[in-house]
Amino acid sequence: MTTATARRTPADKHDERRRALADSALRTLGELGYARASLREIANNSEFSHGVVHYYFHDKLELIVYCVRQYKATCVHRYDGVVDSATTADGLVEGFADKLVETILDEAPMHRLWYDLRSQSMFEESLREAVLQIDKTLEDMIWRVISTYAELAGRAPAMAPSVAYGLLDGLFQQALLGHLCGRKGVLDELRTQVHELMPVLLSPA
Amino acid sequence: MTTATARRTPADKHDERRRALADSALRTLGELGYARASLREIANNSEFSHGVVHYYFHDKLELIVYCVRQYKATCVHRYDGVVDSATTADGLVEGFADKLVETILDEAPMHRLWYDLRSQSMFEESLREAVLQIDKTLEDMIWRVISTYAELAGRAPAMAPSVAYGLLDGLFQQALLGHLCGRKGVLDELRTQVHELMPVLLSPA
DNA sequence: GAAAAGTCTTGACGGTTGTCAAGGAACAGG
DNA sequence: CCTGTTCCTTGACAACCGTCAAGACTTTTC
Repeated sequence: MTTATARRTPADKHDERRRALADSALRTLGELGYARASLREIANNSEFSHGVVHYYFHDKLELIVYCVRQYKATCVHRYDGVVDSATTADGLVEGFADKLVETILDEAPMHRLWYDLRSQSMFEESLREAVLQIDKTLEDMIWRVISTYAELAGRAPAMAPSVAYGLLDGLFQQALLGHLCGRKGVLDELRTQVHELMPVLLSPA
Repeated sequence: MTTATARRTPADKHDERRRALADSALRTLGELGYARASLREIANNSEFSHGVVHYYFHDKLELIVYCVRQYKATCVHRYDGVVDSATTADGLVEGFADKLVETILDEAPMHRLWYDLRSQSMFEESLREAVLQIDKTLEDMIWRVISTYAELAGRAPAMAPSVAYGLLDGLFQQALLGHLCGRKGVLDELRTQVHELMPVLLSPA
């Protein structure tokens, strides 16, 4: 009773609840951003009351970091399907670009939350460890695309993983902001930009 | 007396005071970020009291936007000297990369404030107009570098201004975050990254 | 079915925030 | 010197914040 030996609900329920709470929190965090999303507002948009947060999380910051970690864990394999099913270099670029556009359309609030948090980590040191860690997994995700793209094209990548990630992230961020500002055609632009950029990331050989 | 006809202090003093207040505000904004910089804290780190803000600015938001606009106005010509004095393509790249590194070293707080504000504009619609406008001037600034670089190299730019800006901004942001996290060598990496990237921005001709 | 453990709600606390009104200080013109 | 204008400080306001303790409700255990 004190420890855990039951079927599957000794402390798993605890984790399950944390996940559910984090899922609710992610919705309002994506809507309001890190600074303006209060624990009360987060709780209001969920099935819980505002006090329950401190039962499952020690801190507001622990909740936030848990939330973003959880989101990143689900989205870090977004392009795996594209990578695995691609048979030609051009086909991979096509699928990759389409997926980039699709995720801006479908999950813009989550992406702006990520950029919000990363910016905030430039001020708040306690966020940096989680941010750097997540950034690394995103870089790896991108590199999986780039390296198999290079393989399919029979060429070698011309840049380090972090550089490739930095370049694509810049374009992605620009497109996200444009999309949120209601600029028409910004997603199509992103698509063509990616098509132009990808060949440049490989050695000319 | 009602209108302005005196030497230079009818309403100029007003603007002068606004500028001074904004300068003070920029310091604490760069230190704490948009969300955590309260008007009281801003006033504490200045020669004024906290109530004076509403004498010169209608809103906290008006102050912030005024501040960032003022900063952007001074820094948008950062690379003009490099551009004007460059005689070779390689020399221009050298000076440009050095200047990028230098500004991260010297003005990291201002840069993170800018990225903070741009992220915030993804949530707060009232910030978007100013952010998009500043973004455009930065794009123009970068394009002045790229186009004279292309001229000196006797080649044509291979990408639209917004794309070139997006790519470089991605690298810059990455380097800024790394620098703030205390990562050694991240600025040297940025320098070499820029040296690698610049030729790619031009058509192979 | 009683007791114990776990789960969640409610309400309150100290503190901070943006905003603004009231009034003093500095300065102008007469 | 008086008076009106401009400039700035002080203090207060209502609202909101994160946090936590007290207790009610639910579930599990014996």
